[in-house]
Amino acid sequence: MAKVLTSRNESYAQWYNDLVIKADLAENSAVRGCMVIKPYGYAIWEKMQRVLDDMFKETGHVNAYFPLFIPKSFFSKEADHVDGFAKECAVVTHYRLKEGEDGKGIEVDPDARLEEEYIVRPTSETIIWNTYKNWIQSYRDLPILVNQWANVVRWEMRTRLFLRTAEFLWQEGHTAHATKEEAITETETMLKVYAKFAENWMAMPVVQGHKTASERFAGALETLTIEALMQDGKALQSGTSHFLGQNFAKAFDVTFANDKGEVDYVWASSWGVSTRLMGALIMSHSDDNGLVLPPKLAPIQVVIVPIYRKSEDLEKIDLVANKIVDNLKKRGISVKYDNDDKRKPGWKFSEYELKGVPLRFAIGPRDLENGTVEVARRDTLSKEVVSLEGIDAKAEALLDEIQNGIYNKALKYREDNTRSVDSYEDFKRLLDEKGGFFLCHWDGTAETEELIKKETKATIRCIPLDSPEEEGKCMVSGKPSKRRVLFARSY
RNA sequence: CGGGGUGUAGCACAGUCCGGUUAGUGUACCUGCUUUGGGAGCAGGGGGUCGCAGGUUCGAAUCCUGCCACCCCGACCA
Repeated sequence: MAKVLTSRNESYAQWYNDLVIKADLAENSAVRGCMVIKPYGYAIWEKMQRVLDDMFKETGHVNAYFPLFIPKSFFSKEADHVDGFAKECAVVTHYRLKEGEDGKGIEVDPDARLEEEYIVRPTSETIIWNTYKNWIQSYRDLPILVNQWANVVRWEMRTRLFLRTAEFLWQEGHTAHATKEEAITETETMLKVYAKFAENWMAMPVVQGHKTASERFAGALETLTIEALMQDGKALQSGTSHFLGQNFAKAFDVTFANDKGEVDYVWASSWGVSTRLMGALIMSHSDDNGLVLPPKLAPIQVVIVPIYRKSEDLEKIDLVANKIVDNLKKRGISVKYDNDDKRKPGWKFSEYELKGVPLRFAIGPRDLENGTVEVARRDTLSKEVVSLEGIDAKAEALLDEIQNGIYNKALKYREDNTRSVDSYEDFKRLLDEKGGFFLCHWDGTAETEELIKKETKATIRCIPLDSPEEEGKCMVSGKPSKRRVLFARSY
């Protein structure tokens, strides 16, 4: 087969970029740092959205929509928040254009300067809490469990398709609660939702945990995260859920009367996942032949390719294939019968492999004669000839098998590349040699964390929720530590 | 913002040092015939403000000046 992708060994970054473009997921646009998500890539994102949206609704949330623009003054109301985002904000300063002085082109009308500039939202806490102020008077108005599907803009210096773009799509949940405990429970609940989605749908194992103080969301008291390990040994933060305490309520003066008649500030959480999940999905399973998609998120789960010489042969194959299509659809399997005469079978095989279609059926003259179908699996690249009889049930079983198979493969990779290390020397050496996750003791100080980051580029991805208590010594300072934390280099 | 690099057909690139036929190759595209169980073969064809603006010259993709854009490495990145 003609090689269309740079191999992962040669350059993982180049492989990733090639794959995103060749599989028709996305491409760079005329706008610096902003991508065009192409129909095939968007179809995957839509599947993710649908599943997540259902999960949000099941946990009691409703959708709403808030403005793209945020008055500049809102931003400075929460000190940490403005510090965190100030350096990457796009700002709207004018509201009108006019014809250029020289009669050519068009320019910003200097007379149309806004009195107060608007920030294009990098996240919506401020505009939402300013709004919640008007919604909340009493504990009877709580909780508010709202989610928004939106685009946000963060003017990143260096961007990569899906992983870090100047504009990206996401959902952001913003909840308001009467008690601290309830807000914390919400934060934890949504982290579990993300973890479940990642593992059961994306087939991507994740480590759940707390961020350290220096890695927290700007304005949060606690940030929970799911961290996944990519094939090149780097970590990818795949979703976060924040306990915001009363910070935003205080900043926007959102108070309520509790059931005892006392006035208190409202407790908050916020949580989000973005199109970055597309990057996570790609890097978790794909290979040098292209994308490998988990069946549950694949826009096309089964593709059928006819092999024929004459149009009479194709007509016979059409009959068989259309019957398979009907039967698969009855089982809720999405199927495409590609009898496009303009492309040849070999081309189609490569194309669907590149696009990660989990199952491919090929039907040719031999199969017509024998009542068989050639079934090819994308995950293992194996092929077998099976009886046409019961092919739909077989497909359903195989899709399940692939879903589980790629999860287990990713889990095994993560287990093989997660190391408990006690000496800083070993840590540095193994980080360079192998990468991956490292479970190490840390003294809990920001200074040590910063030192390690400076010397190795590795950061504390999280303090895992399931990390057992264990007496140990910090691998750098030697000071006592009660549990291991998760280190990795990350995207 | 610092360091390095690149702009030539949809895409990938050669040609630039050392100025000179009609600007070339691969791929993609179009037509025809033969093909079709792993990205087919042959033949023919279309497609170019050589990043932009000036300058030098009989003559500029090539030399000079200015500008612009993009990429890589750093800095930045809840």
